[in-house]
Amino acid sequence: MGKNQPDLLPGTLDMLILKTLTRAPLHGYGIAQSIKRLSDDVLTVEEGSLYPALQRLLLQGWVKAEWKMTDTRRRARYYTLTAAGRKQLGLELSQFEQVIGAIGRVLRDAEA
Amino acid sequence: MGKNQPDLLPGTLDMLILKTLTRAPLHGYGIAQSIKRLSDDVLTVEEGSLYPALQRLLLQGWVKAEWKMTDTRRRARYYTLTAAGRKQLGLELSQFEQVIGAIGRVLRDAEA
DNA sequence: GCCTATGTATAGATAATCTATGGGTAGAAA
DNA sequence: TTTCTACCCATAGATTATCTATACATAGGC
Repeated sequence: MGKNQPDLLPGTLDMLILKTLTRAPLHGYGIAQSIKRLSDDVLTVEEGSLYPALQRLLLQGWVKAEWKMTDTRRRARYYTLTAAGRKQLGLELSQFEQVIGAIGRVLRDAEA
Repeated sequence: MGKNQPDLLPGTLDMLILKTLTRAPLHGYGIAQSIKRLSDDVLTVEEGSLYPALQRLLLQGWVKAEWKMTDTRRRARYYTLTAAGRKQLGLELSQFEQVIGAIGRVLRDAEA
């Protein structure tokens, strides 16, 4: 069978993760749950997308990680947004809005 | 140097092409120009993205192609939207809006 | 003891895009 | 008549980002 529909829009995952971390530090699983819940189950972040993305963000210095215990008494890696990450988020947000606006103009057939 | 910024949002190209063809049949070059102009130069469709995309659309039966002469007296391949293509466009539009809405909710941090 | 939810992580496949390149014509300018 | 620019099509290969599938591990409820 297969779903034949992507779980999210390619190119938006890093932005979504960074945004999610502006509220509070979260572990990977929590980030995925948060995005899923806030999007009313429209966006699903698979593990195979999430953890590589978090590695990318760590490497870029946009988040930092720390092992802690969850309130359910399990080891988990908590990610925190860095200053550079906050700046990057701002950049990605403005680029995203610009592109979405441009797509909207094409879809609405705005004539010069 | 290099630009370090994508020319468009991955996953949206087919939709943009189909939408562009709802106005009138166009050749590849014309499609690219149209998208560029309507988006105020924000979206740029490279040939290496455009022609493979048109091949995909042909294979799916969403467009059909015909060689004609342009008003500048050159051979060009004109693409026309098929009924199936129109249906597909509707599908992609609604999915796109759903995903964009979901992303918007996450970015605005809508709490349940 | 088993099941479910919680948690991290990687390997490999897949898909879509970009870069780079090749070919070719019309018309204007030099 | 050569050269330049705009017009036109197309593909190979690299790159990037995502998904699928898998592996491992623990807490708590049944």
